[in-house]
Amino acid sequence: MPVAPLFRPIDVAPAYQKVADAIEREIVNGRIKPGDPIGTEHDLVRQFGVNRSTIREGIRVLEEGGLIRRDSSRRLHACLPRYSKLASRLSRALVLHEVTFRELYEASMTLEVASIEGAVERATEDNIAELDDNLARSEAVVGDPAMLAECDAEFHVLVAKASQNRVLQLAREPAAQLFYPTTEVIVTGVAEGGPRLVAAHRHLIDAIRRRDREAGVLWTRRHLQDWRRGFEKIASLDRSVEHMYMEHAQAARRR
Amino acid sequence: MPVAPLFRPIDVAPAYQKVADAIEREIVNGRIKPGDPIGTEHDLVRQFGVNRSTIREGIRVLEEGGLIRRDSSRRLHACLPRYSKLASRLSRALVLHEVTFRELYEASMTLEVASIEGAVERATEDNIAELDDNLARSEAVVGDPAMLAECDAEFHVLVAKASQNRVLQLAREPAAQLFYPTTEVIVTGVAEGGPRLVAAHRHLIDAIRRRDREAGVLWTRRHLQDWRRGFEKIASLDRSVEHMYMEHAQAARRR
DNA sequence: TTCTGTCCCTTTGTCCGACAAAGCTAGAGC
DNA sequence: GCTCTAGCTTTGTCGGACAAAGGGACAGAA
Repeated sequence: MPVAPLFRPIDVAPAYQKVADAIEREIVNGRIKPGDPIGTEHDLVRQFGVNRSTIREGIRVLEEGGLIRRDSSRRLHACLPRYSKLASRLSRALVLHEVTFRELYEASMTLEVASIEGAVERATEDNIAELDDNLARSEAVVGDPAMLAECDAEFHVLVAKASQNRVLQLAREPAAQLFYPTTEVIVTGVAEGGPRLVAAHRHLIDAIRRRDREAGVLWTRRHLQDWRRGFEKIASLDRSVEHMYMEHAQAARRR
Repeated sequence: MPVAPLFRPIDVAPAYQKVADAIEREIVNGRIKPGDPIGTEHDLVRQFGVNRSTIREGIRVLEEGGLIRRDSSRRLHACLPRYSKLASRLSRALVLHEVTFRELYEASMTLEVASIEGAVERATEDNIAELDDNLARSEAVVGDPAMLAECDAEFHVLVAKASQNRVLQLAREPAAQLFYPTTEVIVTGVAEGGPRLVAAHRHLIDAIRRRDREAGVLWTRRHLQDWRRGFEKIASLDRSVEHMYMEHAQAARRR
C-alpha cells in the first residue's frame, strides 16, 4: 500500500543548473534587462560561491538558450533571444523527427496565409518600404538561384514582420528555415521558377499596399503551390527533410 | 572610409563549441541514433583530446538544445528533442519580447483551426480514443480550475497530434504554453466557464468523429472566443504576458 | 592631429589534478 | 537462487594554473 504523500520531492538540481536558473529568473522577471552586463565570471564566482568551472557550465546553458551573449570583447550581457536562433533548434528537431515535406507544406500554407492576412491589415509604410527594397534586390539576382532563395526567405520574414504579430513570426520560422534550402534547388531545376517567384512577390506587395486581403491570400497560395509543383518534379512530398537540412545547417554555422 | 570586404571572418570557434558541433553533426546525420549512448566524459576526453572541463561545457550546450540527455544513471545518450521542452524556450522568448495576449490569441486562432482541420481529416481511432479519455477526465474535474486547465491544455495537444502534422504540432506549442496558465484564471473567474469548456471539447470530438470540418472549425472558434471573452473580463488583450508566465515557469521547473 | 606600436592589466578558454557522492559490478556469504 | 558488501567507475565540484586576446593608457611617428 502506498504511503500518503507526506513529503514533496526535494529540489536536487546540480549547482550549475541552479546558477543558470537563478540568472534566468532575474532576466525573465526583468531585474536584469536585455543589454545589461552580467558581470565577469569572477564576479559570479564571488556572488554564487561556487567554482569558476561550475559558473561556466551554467553560462553555457544560458548562452545556448539565447538568454545571454558575449559581445565582441566576450563580456557577458543579457539579450533578447533571437527568433532565428531559437527556430533553428526547432528546425533541427523537426529534421530528427523526420517530418515530411507534406507536413512542412501544409503547415506553411496555414502560417504564411495568416502572415499575409496580418500584413494586409496592419503593414506600416516602413514594412512596405522594406518589402519594396527586398523586391528590388530579388529582381537583380533573379538569375542566381542561391541569392534568390535567400531573398525569398527574407521576403517572407518581412511579410510576417509586417503582420505585427510576433507569435506568428516565431511560429512560422522553423518551417520556413526548412523550406528555404529547397527553394534554391527548385529555382535551379525549373526554368520559369525565378521570374514566377519574383512576380508573386510583386503581387503580394501590391495586395498589401492596396489592403486587398483576397489578393494577398490568393497569391500566397499560388506562390506556395508553385513551390510544391517545383518540388514534386524533383522528389516526393513524402520524403523527409534530412538531406536538405544538412546543407542549411552548414550555411548557418558559417554565419 | 570603410575598406571593401576582402576577407571573410575566420572560423575560430572555441574548443567546447567544436566538441558540441561535432557531436551534433553525428546525431543529426544519423550516425548516432536517438537512444544510442554517447560514452562517458572520459571517453570523449580521449576521443577529442581536450580536457574534461572543455568536454563538459560542450555537453551542457547539447543538453540544453535537447539533443542529448542523461538517463537515470546519468549516462549520456542521444535523444529526440521533446517539443514541449523546446517550446518552453520559445515561450520564454515571447515573454521577453513582451508579446500581448492579442498576438497570442490571433496566432492561436490560426494554429488551432489548422489543427482541427487536420484532425478532422486524418484522426485515427487511437487519436479519438485518447480524446475521449481526456474528455472523461475533464468531466471529472470540471469543478477544479487548475486540473481542468491542465486537461484543456492536453486536449489541444491531442487534437494537434491527431492532425498527424508534426510541424503544426510544434508550431502551436509555444503559444499554447502561454495560453495555458491563463485558462485556469479564467475558469476560476467565470461561473459557466468550466461546463462550457467541456461542452466545446465534446462538440470537437464529435466533429472529428463525424469528419465534419465545418463543425470542427466552428467549435474551435467558439472555444477560443470563450477564452477571449473570459480574459477580457479580467484584463486587456493588450497586456503583455510576463506575470502569467512566471507562474507557469515555476510549475515547469517542478516537473 | 591622427595613427601606430607598446606595455600592463583583466578576462576568457583551456588544462591539470583532486575528491566526495552515487551507480554499477562482481564476488562472498546465505 | 538470493542478498549484501566491497571495490571500481563516473559524475559533479573544487582549487589552482597559464597562454591568448581584449581594453586602456601612453609614447612616438607620419
